[in-house]
Amino acid sequence: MELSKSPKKQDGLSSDHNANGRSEFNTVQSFMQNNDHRNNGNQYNQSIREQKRSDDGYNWRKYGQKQVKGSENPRSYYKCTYPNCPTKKKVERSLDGQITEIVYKGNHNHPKPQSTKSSSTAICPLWLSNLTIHKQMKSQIINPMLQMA
DNA sequence: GACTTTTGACCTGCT
DNA sequence: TAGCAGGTCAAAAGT
Ligand SMILES: [Zn+2]
Repeated sequence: MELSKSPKKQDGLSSDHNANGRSEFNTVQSFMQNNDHRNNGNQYNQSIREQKRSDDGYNWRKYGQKQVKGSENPRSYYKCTYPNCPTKKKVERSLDGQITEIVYKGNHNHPKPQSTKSSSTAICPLWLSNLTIHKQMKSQIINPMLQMA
């Protein structure tokens, strides 16, 4: 696809822009930072063990990374490795490795892989995307936002 | 050897 | 219109 490289390079920065008008992504803005992993070892203990790969148990493949203007941290683009899953997600991490922003797009059409541990929380019906933890964020961020709108 | 990550280039939408 | 910024692709490198 890439033949003669034209003088088209423009991957820098110029003015600050707020490109948030489109994209049907579900914004999950830094809700983990507030709770952090060192909360107190509540329910995170078990979750951390599975976070070795990605975050929520699904398999993601990174297909891009960009430095957005509004943020200082680079934004990574992931896509679900499942054959038919159109789910994508954008992850913005700080230098500390902390997620400053997670944005999901689409829904999974398959159960979580790696069911070596019996059943656990196999959200079969409806595939709440990854609303497992987002539920908290939803009531804390989305809800107030909806009310404001 | 297969799969994932990295990274530069390209495409598209918006102002 | 052109330029900018976000999003995606694909080849190469790494695990
Ligand atoms: Zn999926």
